[in-house]
Amino acid sequence: MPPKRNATEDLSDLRQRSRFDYLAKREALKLAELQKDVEEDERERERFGDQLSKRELKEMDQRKETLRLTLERNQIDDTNSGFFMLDSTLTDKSELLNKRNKKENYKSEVQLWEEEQTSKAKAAQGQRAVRETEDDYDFVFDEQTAINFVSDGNILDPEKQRLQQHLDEAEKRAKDISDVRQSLPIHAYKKEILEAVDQFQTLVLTAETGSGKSSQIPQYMLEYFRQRGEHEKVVLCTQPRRVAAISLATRVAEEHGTRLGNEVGYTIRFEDKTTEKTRIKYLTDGTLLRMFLTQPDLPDVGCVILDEAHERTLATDILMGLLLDIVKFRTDLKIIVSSATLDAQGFSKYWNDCPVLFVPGRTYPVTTYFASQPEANYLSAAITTTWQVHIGAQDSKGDILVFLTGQDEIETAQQSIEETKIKLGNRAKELICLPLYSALPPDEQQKIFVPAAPGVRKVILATNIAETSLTIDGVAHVIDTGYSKENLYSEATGLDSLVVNPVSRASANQRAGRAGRTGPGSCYRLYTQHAFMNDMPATSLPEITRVNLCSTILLLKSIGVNDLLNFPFMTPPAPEAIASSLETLYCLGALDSKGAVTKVGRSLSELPIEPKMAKALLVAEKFGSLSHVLTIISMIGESGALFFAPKDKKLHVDAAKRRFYIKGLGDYGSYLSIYNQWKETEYDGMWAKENFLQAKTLNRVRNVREQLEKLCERIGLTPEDEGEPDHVAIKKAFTSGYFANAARMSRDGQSYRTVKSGNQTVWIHPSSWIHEPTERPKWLLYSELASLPEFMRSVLPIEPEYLTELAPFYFKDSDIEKLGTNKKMGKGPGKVGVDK
DNA sequence: GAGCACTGC
Repeated sequence: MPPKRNATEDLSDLRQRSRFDYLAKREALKLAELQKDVEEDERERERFGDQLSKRELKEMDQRKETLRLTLERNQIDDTNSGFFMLDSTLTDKSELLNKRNKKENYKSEVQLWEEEQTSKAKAAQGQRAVRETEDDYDFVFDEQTAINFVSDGNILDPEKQRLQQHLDEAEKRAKDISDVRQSLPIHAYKKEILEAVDQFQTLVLTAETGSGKSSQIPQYMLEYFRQRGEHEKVVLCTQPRRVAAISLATRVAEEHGTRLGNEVGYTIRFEDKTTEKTRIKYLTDGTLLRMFLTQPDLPDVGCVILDEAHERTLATDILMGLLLDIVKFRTDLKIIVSSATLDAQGFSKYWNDCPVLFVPGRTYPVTTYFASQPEANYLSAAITTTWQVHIGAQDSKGDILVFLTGQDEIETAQQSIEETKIKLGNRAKELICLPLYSALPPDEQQKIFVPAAPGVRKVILATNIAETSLTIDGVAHVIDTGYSKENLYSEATGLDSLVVNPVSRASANQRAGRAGRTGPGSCYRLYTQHAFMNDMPATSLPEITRVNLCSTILLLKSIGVNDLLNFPFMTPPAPEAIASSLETLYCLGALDSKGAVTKVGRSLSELPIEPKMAKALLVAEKFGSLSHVLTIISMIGESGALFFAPKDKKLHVDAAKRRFYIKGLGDYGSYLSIYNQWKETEYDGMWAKENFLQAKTLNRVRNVREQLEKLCERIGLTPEDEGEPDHVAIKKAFTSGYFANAARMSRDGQSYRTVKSGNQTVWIHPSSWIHEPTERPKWLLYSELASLPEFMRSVLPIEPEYLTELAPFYFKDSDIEKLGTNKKMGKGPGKVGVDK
């Protein structure tokens, strides 16, 4: 027996091993996974035997047979070489070698990759292993497996043990489910809730976190309908986020003892796990909104639960307005609005003073501390507090979660903490500092879930992603700076700006609550109690007041809501915002002069993208460039997270970016070239990594593109055979959608002036491919304008004639001429006119 | 020549 070593040693050892070991290990893990699958198959067969289809049974048998053969072959290999290695491993190995030998910095890349696998290994512990099929080199194993492997090279036995343990846990869980369900705080209120539901059509339910409302209420409602003999009624439960819909559906299906997709299912953008048998359906709010296009009266639906309504997402707000109308004639339809306590009265008032039910939650107490005086610099205050908590609470366990506003701040804070750590040396206990924001690649994000070694404390520096989207267990201390970045859209200028703003009291409480998930905790607020009560709003502005409403208005009009001014918005958007959206839709040809939806508008509303993008697609087909424009549009949407650029890799990233430059189409051309090259490598994750592109983003682009292509076909657009992109056709297609986003170079050759939109001075964003002075075109279109300063992102050079040709409602020849000749550049800020 | 929080169809 080799001497027992600790995890850190083993992992560093692991890092240094050759890739051959990894390949062997990967084989072993494939095998282990197969074994696990087969065991799961068997359990599934036992539990759901009668519900399984023939195809599923056949697949299960196939897996079982593959496992048997593999085990047999392993035995032979094992006796010959003392090490199991399959034929496929050898092929993989030579492939990998060929691939790697082409690369210059061959060694460092392998190391990089190995390090990443190690971190993944750590991350996979306690998490269900997810496997990316696109990435051939991607595999997941847990720390336990890794350690055992390094210690004695024997993977099968510990793996078997782990499987057995897994199995035992599952069995125990099944036994516990009914106990757990009954121990949830909400169970005590079941009778009251059902009585209220019976008596009233709508109900506001305020339940604190940990009460079990999202998983239990739909089940109670199903029981309610069953007792009344209404077996066909469906219960819908909306969620603002996809992950929530998936995990809730999975859990409830398990509680219910059915397979996911049978009685309990979920629907999200790219996935529909429901059948005609489904009675409890979790879906994202946006999905339900889109459903109104095809079935506006919600047939078969017995109850709609609007979960997390206090978040006031755009989709939930619109849904409330639509449902408020439906309940008038569908008197059998029950509505349950679930919200945080703070907003309950507002919701009740909106729903005609309906009753409010309160259910307490089950979280641990969190002690909150306020700053005694205002902090001038919240960033340095956050760092100081982190150290105070770490050193002051030496003996107490629990990680620290710090809320900051953005990537930049997080990187600065991380650097400072690392430096102080070195200075302090042994005088403080060990601390690991982990960043967390959404642009961080997924495997980096996973690191935050790895429990720290005994005696080591984790400090997680996070944006507000940790407020609702990601839950980290083991956090006992929250440090709240009281700020976050918010997107503000101004109708007047058409500018989006991302500004640092104080968070609302509701968010602050949500942040504090993150300290009390696994035990009592504390929250250190870096602002005074006075500021909390007086300077911070109770809740943040609902999304509907902050965004461009074009697609929402087109959707409403397509559903048949014509009178927008009398639509029962819980918070009405500014009339100017509605007016300017109507104007844009009219210019796009989506609405006629009476404000009715045109044939074009109907097509545009079918596509889940901004109307101006959809218009570009429509026109692109006429010019025979649909498939290229499809690619570009899918890329624009995700362009923000294409490259992953940590500060120290900046030069490499820039070099990689330059390789994708195509003359003539600006950034759009590079998007095409990136996507097409990735496609040529058969969507290879390794290729993406070599070019500093994020595989996650590219996969999303591919998903979006595929969905859009299908929808295009549904509305009668056929993509052409892909050939070389026709530059003129592409430019014209985009001009007909993005005409309002045109800009012309100023005399200085540096800045630009927007043609309409208030005629402001704008610049090409430095991250653009045509930012270099020599590459700058005279005229261009931008797809996004950010302030301050006003940078145009994603730009496309065009010819000025296209504007008058393709948007005659919007531009007169004189507009263009004026800009071309007059030094003073038009009329200055003013009304964006529509020519009559 | 500078930097983007977070969702969703």
